[in-house]
Amino acid sequence: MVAMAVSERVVPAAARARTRRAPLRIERAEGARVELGCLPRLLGYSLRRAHLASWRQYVAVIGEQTLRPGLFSLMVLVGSNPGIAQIELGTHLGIDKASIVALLDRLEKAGLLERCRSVRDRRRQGIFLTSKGTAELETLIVQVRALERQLASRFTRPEMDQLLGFLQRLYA
Amino acid sequence: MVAMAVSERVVPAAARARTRRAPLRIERAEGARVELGCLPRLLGYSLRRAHLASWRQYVAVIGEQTLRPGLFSLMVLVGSNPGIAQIELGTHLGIDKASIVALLDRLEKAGLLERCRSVRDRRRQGIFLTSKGTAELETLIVQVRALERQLASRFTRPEMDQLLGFLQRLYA
DNA sequence: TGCAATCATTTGCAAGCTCAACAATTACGT
DNA sequence: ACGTAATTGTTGAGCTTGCAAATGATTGCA
Repeated sequence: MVAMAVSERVVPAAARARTRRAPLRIERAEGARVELGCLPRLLGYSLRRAHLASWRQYVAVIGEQTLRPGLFSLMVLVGSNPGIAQIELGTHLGIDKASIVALLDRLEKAGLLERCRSVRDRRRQGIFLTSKGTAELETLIVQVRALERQLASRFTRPEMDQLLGFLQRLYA
Repeated sequence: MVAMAVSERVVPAAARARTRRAPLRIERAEGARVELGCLPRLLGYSLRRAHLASWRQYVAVIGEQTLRPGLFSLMVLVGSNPGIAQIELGTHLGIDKASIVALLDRLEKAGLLERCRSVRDRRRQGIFLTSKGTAELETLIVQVRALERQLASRFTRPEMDQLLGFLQRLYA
């Protein structure tokens, strides 16, 4: 293999300086096909890429300045559970309570929701959508549904159900 | 529904101040079950949570100070394609070329790989693993395989293949 | 030769996430 | 009832990952 390599050998300065020989560097062919190795069979890799793809499609379709995916799911959760505690949001979104604080700050500053100190347990703060938040969420849900239909178009209905079930097995 | 609400009503100061009535705030029951709404049927939400779960398991098992998932897949790609160009890395990892630069800087500083200016096209820099990088990658691959077996244990073999195929449809 | 495209880099920025420390409040064991 | 532990929310520092725009060097092409 080494003998067959007619390409130029490119040895970096650092390697030349060292006494022990460095691995041989043989220049890659111009249009050589990229070998993915074990990557496609790694769940982590596929999950990462699929997640990134759906994230980017969301940003491309829904827009830059509106609510990002994370904020959107938070709003949905608050909408379905008025008065929910911040810690519950954290557990069901799978993120730390410290992260929740920053997200809520932004949404509250935008006038989309409000925090109300609980009377029964004064540590708690229930989260409620404002009327503005409710309206915004409704229009957003319409857009997201359209986006989801677009993603779902690559699957039959039973395939989609199966995929969602598989993913749920991973995070539940 | 409003009439039935015997719980304390908690109205924030901001809402009281305004003339037009704000949405009624009724305190949530203590141990009320959280309603996920449409979230579990949203691919974006499930992908995000599954990805996060696999990420955290990686960090928990493989460790904090070794290569993160992103750097790992980059190393695999370099290992399978010695001399690969940075832009090829970007396209096959699904990230920007500007991000690649920073990742490579860290790996090069750690002595795991090297950049070699191409002779044929002096714009290009081929990426090669060092011997240290090759060794590190090999031990890492063993760990990752064990981790993947752990994740895969929740699926039958055909299910796993199906899941990987579904994900590929999303990002390919 | 001159102009456009490509590859790598730099800089600046923002989103998310984590961790550790902290205050206020509540729960619990004895 | 009292003291200790646990819970809820907050703050701040820090890290990783990602993008966009501008730049320089090089190559390809007309």
